[in-house]
Amino acid sequence: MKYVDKLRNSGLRPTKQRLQICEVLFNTEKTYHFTINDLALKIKNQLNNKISLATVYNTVHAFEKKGYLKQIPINSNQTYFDTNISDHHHFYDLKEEKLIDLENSDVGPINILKKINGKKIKSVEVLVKLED
Amino acid sequence: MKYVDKLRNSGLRPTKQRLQICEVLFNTEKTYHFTINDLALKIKNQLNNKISLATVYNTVHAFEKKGYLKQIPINSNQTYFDTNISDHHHFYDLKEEKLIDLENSDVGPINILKKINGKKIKSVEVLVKLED
DNA sequence: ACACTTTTTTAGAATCATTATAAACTACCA
DNA sequence: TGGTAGTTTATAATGATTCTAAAAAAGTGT
Repeated sequence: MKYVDKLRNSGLRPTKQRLQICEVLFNTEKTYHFTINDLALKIKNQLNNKISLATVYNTVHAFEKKGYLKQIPINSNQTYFDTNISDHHHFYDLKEEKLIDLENSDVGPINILKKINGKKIKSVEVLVKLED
Repeated sequence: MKYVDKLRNSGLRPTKQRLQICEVLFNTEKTYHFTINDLALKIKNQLNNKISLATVYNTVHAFEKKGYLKQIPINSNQTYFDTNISDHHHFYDLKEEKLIDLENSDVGPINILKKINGKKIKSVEVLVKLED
């Protein structure tokens, strides 16, 4: 999808800064995990161009809300995001403090038997912690 | 287990404050979820007695490290803990911002097929997000 | 009980991710 | 081209967590 459309769908106008953020986020061979700080650094290095943190936060959150990015549920002082928005899970290597993708097929079907009245399941996320 | 032993096993001496924290954490009919702030308030109300935040943080972290409390992997500005240390999972009601226990038997077996060289699985945690 | 050392508690300061603000800037549309 | 509404930015504010250093409590040996 064109970056312009991703932005518009997320309720954002396609400005220069936002398009640059899109470049860094989506113009990659592989998907990746990042924190806002990681991303701001990547932008600075990759584009030789500083974008204010506020703009990075805004854009990332808009994408997350729309589903073009996923937040990874993990306890850390920083919030981790994933450019891989397919249905998948994560290993978390406690020692290295690194996330590793786990494809859905690596986990097998998960069957939530309990139902909550009037609520429906939006997502099922698995975090597998690894130690040595 | 006696509070004194829980504390000693966690590398802490049984002081008055720590024993009071134990009362609030473990002397309950049901298990519960809490943030540090929740706990500090509960202590103040339940024991009519203020314990400094630093002490609460220290004690909770020591228990968490030893496994007498669990951290719940969820993205929030605050860290959530659980006094239920049995193997179980959570619903997270996005609207109410509330956690609900999911017994292991409510989820069914989870089979992690992918292996990482030299690492072993420490825990498998499932977070099921709920919407209306 | 006493003197002495070590650990703990505490209030407040420091840190750091995130969010809010408000002024300067830019995109969009008539 | 002008005007309005949306953006960017640096900076300030917020708020959870961690750090600090001095006072208090607990442990130890006599």
